[in-house]
Amino acid sequence: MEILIAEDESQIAEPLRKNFLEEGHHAMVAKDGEEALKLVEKIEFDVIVLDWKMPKVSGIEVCRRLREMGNKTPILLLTALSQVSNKVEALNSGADDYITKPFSFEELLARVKATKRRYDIEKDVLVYDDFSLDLISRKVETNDGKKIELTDKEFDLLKYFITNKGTVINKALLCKYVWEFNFIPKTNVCEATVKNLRKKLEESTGKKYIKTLYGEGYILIAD
Amino acid sequence: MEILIAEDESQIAEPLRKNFLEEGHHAMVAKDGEEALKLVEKIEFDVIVLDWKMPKVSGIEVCRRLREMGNKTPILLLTALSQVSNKVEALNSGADDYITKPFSFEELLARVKATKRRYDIEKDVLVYDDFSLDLISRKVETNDGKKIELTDKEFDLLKYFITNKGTVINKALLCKYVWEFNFIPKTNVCEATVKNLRKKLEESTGKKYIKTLYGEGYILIAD
DNA sequence: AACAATGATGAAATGTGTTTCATAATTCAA
DNA sequence: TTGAATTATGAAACACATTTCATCATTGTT
Repeated sequence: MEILIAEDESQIAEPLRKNFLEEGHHAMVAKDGEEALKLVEKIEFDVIVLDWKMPKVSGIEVCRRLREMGNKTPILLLTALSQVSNKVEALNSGADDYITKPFSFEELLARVKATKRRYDIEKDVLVYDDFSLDLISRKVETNDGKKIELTDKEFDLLKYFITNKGTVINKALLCKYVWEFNFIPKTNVCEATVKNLRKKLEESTGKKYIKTLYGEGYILIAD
Repeated sequence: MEILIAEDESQIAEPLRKNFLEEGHHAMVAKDGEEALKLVEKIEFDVIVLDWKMPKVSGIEVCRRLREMGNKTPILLLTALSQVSNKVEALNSGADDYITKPFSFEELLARVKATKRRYDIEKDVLVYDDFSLDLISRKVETNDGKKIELTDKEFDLLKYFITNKGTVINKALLCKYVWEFNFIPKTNVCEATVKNLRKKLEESTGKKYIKTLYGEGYILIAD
C-alpha cells in the first residue's frame, strides 16, 4: 500500500514510516497540512493518516478540503485526546476512522487495513490494468480518461472477465453468468460478443487482453 | 431511525433509549446477545448498538454472526476499556465503529448518524416504498419479490426520481441527468418514457407514484 | 499431412429499445 | 367558457444491440 503520514513530530512520524516499510508498505511523511495537500495532488495514496494538530493546515481541515474536492481516499485521523467533541468533529469532517494517542503501531496498522478493506469492498468501480468500469453508470474508460463505448452485453462480459481475471472461463460459465442461459447455445453468440469486445479493447488500449485456450475457454490476462 | 440497543445493564440502556426517543428515533433494548440476534431476524434496524460484554452471546460474537449471515446493518460496538487489542478485534469483527465507555449521548448519537450516513451513501440498492432497484444488476423488484422489467431508460429515469424523491423535477433536469442532453428536445421523449414507466409501476404495485405538476415538472410521491 | 473439432469473422437478419409523430386530453388563465 | 399551453397516449418509425449464418482460420490429433 501507498500510505501518506501527515505528522509534524518526526519522532512519531519516522518510526511509523519505518514500521510500515517493514510490513511491506510504502509510507511518505508530510510535515504539515499544506505539504500533505500538495502530495495528494501528485500521488494517489491508498490510505491517508492525518495528525489533528499540525502547522499551517490542521488535519481535520485537510480532511474537509479533500472531501470537498471529491477525493475519497480513506482517511484516518490521529487525535491527541479522546474528547467527545473531537471525536464527533472527526466523524463529521469526512474521516473514515480516528485513533487516539498514544497508540501502538499494531493498532494503527489494523485500522489502516480495516479502513482500506471497507473501502475496497464498497467500491463500485472495477479497475483492471489500463482501464476501469464504473458499475453504476456502466461506463468504461482507459486510465488516461478516454471513453470506451461498450454495449450492454459487452459490458457484462468484460465485468465477468475482470471479476474472474486470471482464471480460465469456459463457455458454460459465460452462458450462465453473462447470458443467464443454463445451456450452451447451438449458435455462437459468445464467440461473436467476445470478438466485438476484443476489438474495442484493442482499439482503445492497444493490448490483447482476452486469450483463448483451445478447447478450454477464455482467460483475461494483461501482459 | 429504528435502533437496536443490546446492553445488559438497564441503567445504561434505558436512558439511551429515552434519549433516542426524544431525538425522534425509535430504539429497542435487548438484554443479551441471544435476544439481540432474535430481534434482528424479525425487525430491520437502521443501526445496531452492541455492548461488548453481555450474557450468553457477547457483542462481538453477535457482530461476527450477523456478518456471516450476510446482514449488513451498520454496527456500533461499546467497549469498556480502550485497550489496543479490543479496538483491533472490534474492527476485524465487521463492526463499523466503536466507542469506549464512558461516553455522552451526544457522542453516541453523532456516531450513529455518521455510521448510518456512510452506509446510505455506499449502498448500491435503492429502496423506495413498495419496490427496490439494484444499481449493479439493474434489476427492479417489488418488496414481495415480484420482478419489474424496465428498459434502460426507464431504469435511469426511476433511479433519478428516487434519488430526488419528494422534490419537483422539471424537464431540463430530466434531460440533463437521464438523457445527458443540455437542451430540451423538440420532441416528447421524456413524456413518452414517463408514460411507459408509470404504466409498469402501476401494473406491478397498483400505485400511482409519479405525479405531474402542470407547468412545473414531475414529482415522485408515495401516498 | 490430413482431418475433425473448435474458434474467429463479416455481414445479414432479427429483435428490442428508443424516439418521433399526430392526436387527444388536461390544465390554467383571461 | 374559451383558448393557448402543456401533458398524455398509441402506433409507427427508427436506431441500435443482439443473434444468426455461412465461411474461413486455427488447433490438436492420428
